[in-house]
Amino acid sequence: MARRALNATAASLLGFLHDGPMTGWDLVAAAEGRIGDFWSLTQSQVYRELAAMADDGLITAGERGRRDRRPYTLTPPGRAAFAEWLHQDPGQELIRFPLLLVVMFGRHLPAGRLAQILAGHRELHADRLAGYEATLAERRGDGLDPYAEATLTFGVMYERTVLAWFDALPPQIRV
Amino acid sequence: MARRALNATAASLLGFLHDGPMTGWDLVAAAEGRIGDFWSLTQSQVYRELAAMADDGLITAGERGRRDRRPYTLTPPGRAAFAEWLHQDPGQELIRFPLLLVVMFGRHLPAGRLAQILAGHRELHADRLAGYEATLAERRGDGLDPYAEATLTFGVMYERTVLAWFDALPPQIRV
DNA sequence: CCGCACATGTAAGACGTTACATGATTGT
DNA sequence: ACAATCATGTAACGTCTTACATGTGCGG
Repeated sequence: MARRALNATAASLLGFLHDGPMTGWDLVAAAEGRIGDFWSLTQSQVYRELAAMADDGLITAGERGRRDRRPYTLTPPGRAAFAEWLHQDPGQELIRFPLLLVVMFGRHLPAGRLAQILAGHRELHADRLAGYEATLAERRGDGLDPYAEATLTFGVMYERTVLAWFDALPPQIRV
Repeated sequence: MARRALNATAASLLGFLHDGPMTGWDLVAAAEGRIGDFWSLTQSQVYRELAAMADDGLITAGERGRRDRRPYTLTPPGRAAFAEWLHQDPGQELIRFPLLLVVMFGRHLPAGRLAQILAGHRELHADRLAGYEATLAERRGDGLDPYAEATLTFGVMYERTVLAWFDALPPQIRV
């Protein structure tokens, strides 16, 4: 029951639980779909945080349903903890971009290899951009609230920038 | 001496050591200055990785100098391990952007508070952009190799995009 | 001679990843 | 009957953060 400060991952789960009781499985899917593009988490973490939060009284585990589904419900203390977390100034973003490390040390790579790596990643980002744009086109109109739309827009703008960066690389690096 | 696979942090240290022996302190400064914008690490990690790599024979610790400075030197196996790491396809970038979480759950915040948070972060990013641009202007010309310049350019483009995103947010969110 | 920056390191705990174990239900 | 997917959970390990402990040498 001793309350430790919420981490962002746990807080996000509480955020989703504002829409009603959900199981760990559902939360994993929700997180992946709705915040996965800028906040990674794993199934393992979700079950751990849920157990910890149930322990702290922020949520309560319901009866197991079919297939052992166990819904968690937000409690008033959970609501309060979420509100407190949300009010804090969010920290800076953390970016860990291995490709940029490789670029930085690119002079240690034989000619062509860096270009090859860059080409592969460019394609990957092009695919992600296409995915975001499709989602945006599809969901704008029906149930996409402006907050979710803002985060999606960030994804679109980010991926476009990454592509523009690839395309603006000097020939020395691109070849 | 048992060789485990290099992680990106350790590999980066080896990368820096290609330019000559350096101490942990120097490496922390080098990492912060040269890759810190897209690969975070702490002093604590650096000393740990150095100890582990010395153990594995990838680097050798030199004599302690004044103020206990202890230079580490790259060994041939270290060079090989670095080359091997660099050849792999780098993984995807990891972005953890707490501000976007707050935006996503923005409907749970009272009017004005989100705008306030956004304004603070916008300023922060404007400062970072100014810093990158100053560095680029200052160092372009003298000893800035195209690889380092490419990573800096990424920083500039990224920050500009973030600013553009702030400025394109719909009024419902910005107020 | 005193304060600050330099410099190395340890400890403890939080967080994250990967792999595995187990079983239920659905659809074919 | 069988495979695929749903669903929960544990174990082990790796990584990251924060704080602390300890001492050195430079500059005023």
